[in-house]
Amino acid sequence: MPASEAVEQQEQPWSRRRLRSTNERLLLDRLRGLGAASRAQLARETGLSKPTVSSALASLAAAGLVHEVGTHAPERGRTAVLYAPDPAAGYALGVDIGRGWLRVAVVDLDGTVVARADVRNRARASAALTDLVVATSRQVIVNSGVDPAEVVHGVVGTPGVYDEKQRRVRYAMHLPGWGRAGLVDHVRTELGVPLEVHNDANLAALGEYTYGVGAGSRLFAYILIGTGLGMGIVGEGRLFTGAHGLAGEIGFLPWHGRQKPERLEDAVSGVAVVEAARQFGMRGQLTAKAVFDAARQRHPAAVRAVELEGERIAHTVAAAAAVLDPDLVVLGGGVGHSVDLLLRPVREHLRALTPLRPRLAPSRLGEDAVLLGAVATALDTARDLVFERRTAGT
Amino acid sequence: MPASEAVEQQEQPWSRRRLRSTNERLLLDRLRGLGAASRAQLARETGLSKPTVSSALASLAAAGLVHEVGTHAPERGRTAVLYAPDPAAGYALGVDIGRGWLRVAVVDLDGTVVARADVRNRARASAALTDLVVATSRQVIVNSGVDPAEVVHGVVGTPGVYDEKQRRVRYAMHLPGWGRAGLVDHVRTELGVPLEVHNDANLAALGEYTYGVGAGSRLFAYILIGTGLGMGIVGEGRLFTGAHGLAGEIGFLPWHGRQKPERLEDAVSGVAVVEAARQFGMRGQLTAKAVFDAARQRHPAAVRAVELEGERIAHTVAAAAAVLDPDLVVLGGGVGHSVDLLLRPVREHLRALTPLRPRLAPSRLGEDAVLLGAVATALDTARDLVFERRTAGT
DNA sequence: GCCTCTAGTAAGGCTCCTTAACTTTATCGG
DNA sequence: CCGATAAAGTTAAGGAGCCTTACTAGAGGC
Repeated sequence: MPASEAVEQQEQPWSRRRLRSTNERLLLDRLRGLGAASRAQLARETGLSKPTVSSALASLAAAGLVHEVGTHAPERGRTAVLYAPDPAAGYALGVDIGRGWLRVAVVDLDGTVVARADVRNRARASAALTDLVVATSRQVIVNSGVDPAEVVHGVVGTPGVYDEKQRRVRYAMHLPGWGRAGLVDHVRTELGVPLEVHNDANLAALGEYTYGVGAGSRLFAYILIGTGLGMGIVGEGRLFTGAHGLAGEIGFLPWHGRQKPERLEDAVSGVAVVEAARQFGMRGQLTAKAVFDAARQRHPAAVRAVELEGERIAHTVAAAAAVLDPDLVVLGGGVGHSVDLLLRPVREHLRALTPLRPRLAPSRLGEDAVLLGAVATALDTARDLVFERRTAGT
Repeated sequence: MPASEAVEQQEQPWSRRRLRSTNERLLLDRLRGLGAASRAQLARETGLSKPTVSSALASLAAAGLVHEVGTHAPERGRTAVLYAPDPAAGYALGVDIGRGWLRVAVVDLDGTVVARADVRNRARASAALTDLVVATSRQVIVNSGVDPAEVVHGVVGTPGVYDEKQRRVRYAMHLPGWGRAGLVDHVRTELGVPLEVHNDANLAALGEYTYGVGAGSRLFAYILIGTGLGMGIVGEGRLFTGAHGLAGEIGFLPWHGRQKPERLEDAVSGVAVVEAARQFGMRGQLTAKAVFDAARQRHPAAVRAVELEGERIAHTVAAAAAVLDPDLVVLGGGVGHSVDLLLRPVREHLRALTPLRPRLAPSRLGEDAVLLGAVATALDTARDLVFERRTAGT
């Protein structure tokens, strides 16, 4: 999925202007990594000369992208003036449209959340849902106290896959009406913010990579177990989306169930846990959460249902491990706080299934993974945008 | 797996020297894509000015990387002098160490094969194998008439995975002795050529991408069915190797066989076809090739064995499709000329297994896929090396 | 023969980087 | 308190590489 058009790289020749720009970018990125640094320090680390660093940093400061942020007294010698990126040079919007909850956050360029809202999603029609998304986002932007024009980019997470050509979300079975064409365009124009749409599992994976347990992994898979089943794959910090953006749609993995071959998604999702528990003899109004709670109390049928769920997930992990060779697999999603119950059975079944055993970990971000992933993705683009427009004038 | 150390990018600052270098590289790459072009044409296409193109091209010519190659008379106006990369500026070596055959080729920078040898691999011990590889490679280089010092890089394809730290090939069960430490180092020093070692399925995938049916694919998987079972994954022209170089080791996919869960590799490899045929009632000295030949003659047991093999491969493809979302899956390997027999059953079973059905195609390169992949990979590095040493002086 | 169109060269200027020397400001040791 | 030392940062000079403009060279068309 291409980013906003504004960032699109036109294949410029390598003129001097581009050289300058590249060096400024180098300094800005280094500064983000370091938090704050003096000009002399930057010169040492980048290999650029001190005068060059001074002048480039002056340009960046004039454009409002960096600012003085304090001083540092070295062992001896003159005190250094420290520079840091200005977090207020732009803002990004993250939205997580889930079946149960709608979550919205505005972050500054440092990635600090300046405003956030979590509201129940009771919308059962497309109009209601888009209205809710627009209203909540507007409200969050207002609450943040940020000039709406400074929110330069947004990312929306949703089940399914966004089809650029048909301008609609596909395969989002659990959000009634959300598959209609033009809905995203409607939200975009209403908010006046450039929007990208990404799969929720993919964003959760990016969130877990940026802020969570996936940090530093060379290649990891995030398995989102909830109303649906999805997997996000992150390699070297970038999302792996496949040829049509369907990579990680492990709901389609072949799975030989007890009776007949069926879709894996039907066997692993939350509904399946309930169904299994009922088959094993549980009675009453059941939800996935109820089954996990019962298992925690050692209710025999619930324990068996959880065990079965673990076996199914192990199958998924084994397939992903053989094909992808990740160094880490993260379990997360609506099963959320129940992941601890699943880890042991998954590990056990995995031992029987395959000699490849990637590290297995529960999500650190829990329910926030998708939102934080959306925010991290939006931030990436927002930083580019803010840097690009630096010359163009406001 | 990192390339040769010489190519390693030290994070240089963006000085003017680097700018010059980048522009020369830009021109050289463009020239490779075009085959031959005039300076005016290059100026138009790259956006660089005519004087810049002229001077950069003069440097490249002085370094022996490009040369005049003819003239072109436009509709009207002065005839243009055409420049093209000099294929003789360096050479690359490709080696395919298979269980049955050892193949070696030397190519020039255009990718044209200047010498090649295919010899039976009867070695059954590590010393014999390394000797064979060294002797054959030397012979091919001699036959090519190329100064050995001009062979700047080589790539070796083998089953298994090369472990940089332990300096040995792992998981190469079908090559006796080949797993010993230091063997590759021995070959490297004997030949005096920098060598990389890659998995054969991975190289076959790259070969099929560069010269075969995978050309232009955004993401495709090459399934190598032979003595073993492997898969190579190529996305956007680059190999996808996973966190430890084990991506595509689909031999480890969980597979519920008729009796018990077993390793998929045992169920899909050539041996398995023979075994299945025997179970279905075939008698005598059987090889995989014999079974396929019999199936072509409509021998019932052989047909059923092929059918079963098709089902197993379909399972593999379905798993890869759900996890990776490729737009193309290529079947190739030792089953080689029998792929046509497998396509139909694979397609049929796939229909039952998953709604995701990537395009399925037989290998175009056949037995040459690994060698050509090795050559293509070596070429990539060789071009870099030749370009890098341009300034350093011979 | 002149015009036009394309390829290529020459000269001058601009941008931006580097080196080197210098200034400023701090600590340290007497 | 004062010079030595060290680090941060500035100023000045020089140079590398690119672009623009203006030119020459060669090949048809009218």
